[in-house]
Amino acid sequence: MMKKKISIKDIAKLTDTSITTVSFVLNGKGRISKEISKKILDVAQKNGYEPNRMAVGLRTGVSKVIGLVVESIGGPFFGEMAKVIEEEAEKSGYRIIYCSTNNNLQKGKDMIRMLSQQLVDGYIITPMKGLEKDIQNLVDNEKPVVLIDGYFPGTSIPHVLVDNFASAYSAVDCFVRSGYKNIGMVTADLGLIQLNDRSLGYKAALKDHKLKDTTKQVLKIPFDMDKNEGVEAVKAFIQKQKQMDAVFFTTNYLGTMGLQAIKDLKLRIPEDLAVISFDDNEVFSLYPPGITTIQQPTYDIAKSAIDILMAQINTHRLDASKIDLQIPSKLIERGSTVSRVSA
Amino acid sequence: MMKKKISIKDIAKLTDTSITTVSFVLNGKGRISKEISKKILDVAQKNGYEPNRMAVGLRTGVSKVIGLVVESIGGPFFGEMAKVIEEEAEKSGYRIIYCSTNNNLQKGKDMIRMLSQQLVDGYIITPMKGLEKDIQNLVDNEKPVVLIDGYFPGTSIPHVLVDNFASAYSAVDCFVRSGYKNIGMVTADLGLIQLNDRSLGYKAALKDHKLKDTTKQVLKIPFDMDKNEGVEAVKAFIQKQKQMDAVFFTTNYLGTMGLQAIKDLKLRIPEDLAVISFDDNEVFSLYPPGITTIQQPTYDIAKSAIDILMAQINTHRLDASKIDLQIPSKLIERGSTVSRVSA
DNA sequence: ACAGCTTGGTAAAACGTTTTATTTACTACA
DNA sequence: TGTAGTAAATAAAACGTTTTACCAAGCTGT
Repeated sequence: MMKKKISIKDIAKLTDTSITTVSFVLNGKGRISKEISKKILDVAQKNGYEPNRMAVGLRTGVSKVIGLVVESIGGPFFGEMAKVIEEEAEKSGYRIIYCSTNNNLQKGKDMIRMLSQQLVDGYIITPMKGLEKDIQNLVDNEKPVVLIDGYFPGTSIPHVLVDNFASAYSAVDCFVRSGYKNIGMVTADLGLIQLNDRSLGYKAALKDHKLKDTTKQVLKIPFDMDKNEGVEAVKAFIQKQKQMDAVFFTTNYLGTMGLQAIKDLKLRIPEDLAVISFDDNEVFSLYPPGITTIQQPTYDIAKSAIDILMAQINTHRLDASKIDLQIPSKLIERGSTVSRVSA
Repeated sequence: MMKKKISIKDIAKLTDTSITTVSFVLNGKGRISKEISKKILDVAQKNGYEPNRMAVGLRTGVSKVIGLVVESIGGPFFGEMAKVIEEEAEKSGYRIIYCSTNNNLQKGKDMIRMLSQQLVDGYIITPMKGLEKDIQNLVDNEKPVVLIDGYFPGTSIPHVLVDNFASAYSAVDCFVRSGYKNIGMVTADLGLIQLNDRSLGYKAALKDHKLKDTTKQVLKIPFDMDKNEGVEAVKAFIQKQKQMDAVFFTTNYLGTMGLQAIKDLKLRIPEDLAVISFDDNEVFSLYPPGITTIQQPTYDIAKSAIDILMAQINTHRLDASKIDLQIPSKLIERGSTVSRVSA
């Protein structure tokens, strides 16, 4: 049954030509007469010839595969991202090999090492603390790399992500516009620059609006806390902050935890507590009365990332080190932030 | 900068040995003395030697990559699946190359063709109508294949999926147990065997419980309908079925559409309409009063799939054609199906 | 002392391509 | 007629590995 794959050599034999000739015809390279070309093309077609990617890869050093290293492919944000990246890459004949790190540093290092065994032509990586060296090493070795969803301050590795600072700022703006004045924040302690930028945006906005100092109104969930513990922590936080009338969750994950906490406490949204969460998703659009969210431009981020990567791959020696793309987000206003005054 | 990757040949030169010797040592194959082994290992280690996967692949015909073809990596079900598969595969030193078809037949065919260019050692595929030939072709060529989330009736390709019939049956059971008697169903028209099996389970349960014929109480959403149209269709359906007191959504996607529809119609769950949806997710656990769902054993499905695939890969000529694994689901009871009598 | 076995090591072929350099056979031109 | 020049085709090397087959040398036992 197993009909052996046909090779370029077989085609040469079948058409009474040489390997070189076949290769030239198939790649449209050398100067081969119409008739021979046609004969070869026909035979190749008829026998369903497909080049052996391994051989091509070995010879040319090009694998036509790009590595995608994300925190976890599960989850709406990265899933959507992966989808777009795959679609766009495919248009250029590239396939995606995907690895998740689950926020495990060692796993991240391993992944990068494995991928660099000459089997990918470029990388799209969501950076995590501790991976700076490994990634910089890639860049130094002239491997095309683009970071998404984060970056390493101080280094110059091209990256594309949402404008976290402005996004958080706009969340506070939205609260203020609707009459909320005691705005708390729940964030996570992952050492991620993007969360830090969100915190800065939040604080800057508070300051600009001359709202009172809120160092007490910030909750940092430790990175190793599980979902249930997190919910409890948020509940405790909300109960302690008596005067707080609005809360900003800096993450998808924290947002749903927050919803659970608020539900458990039987508080009304937004009467008792207004809510905004980062990362839009189905839960937030559906959950009554609708949760206002900061919607990341996933499509744009993914598209830009792959475009930048392809540019690096195609034009050898392109200096992409200055690329710092921070794309604006979209605030989706829903019931969780309706105006306090009219209510 | 770009320090050329070190090869086996370089190591041979550095240690004054032969290529063969180095290869033997690195793979623990031949019989080489302790001292020479140590010397080679040291040099390899020090220079960060990594084998060139392309060369290995070309020589051995083994890529250590498996292809995962799913409908869309976005979405909670496949995302979770992909995660588990990747983790498990990694334990055996395999990487995942991932492709989504977006329910596009041609894309599916292309993907399979591309992957079969000698670059994957095995396939995990979510089947779709029209792909039978291509997949059977893979099997005939002795490529290891496992189907997940569906199967092709009549063919013998190993597959692992949730027990759709029993799951749907148990949903109806749950409704009946809580006193609901007029049970409708919303499903989709994708030509997928799994949806068909769910319909059959639903119908069988109705029959066994001697509930009245419900051919009128089934809504089939056409496959090309977008979300908004779908919501409208469900709304119309609910309004037409005056006497319906419970509805079963055969899909995650349909379930959230249904929730939106019910919300738009300002109906109460479960007082006006009890609800069960296939595929558990965050929306359902959070949405008041909690939606009862059929939770797929994603971990077990993914684990079994990869195990079966590895077994095929490792023991050449294993007959897996008889494998038909249908794993029970778990019914997660929540507020949307509380007992009518006590309410 | 010689056949046979073991132990440690290597040469060389092969995997399927791409590509450089070369050959062969014309054509054109002076 | 001889000299370029060009068009069409090819031989052969190279990419980095695995593996088969072989070799040399040191033992064993008779």
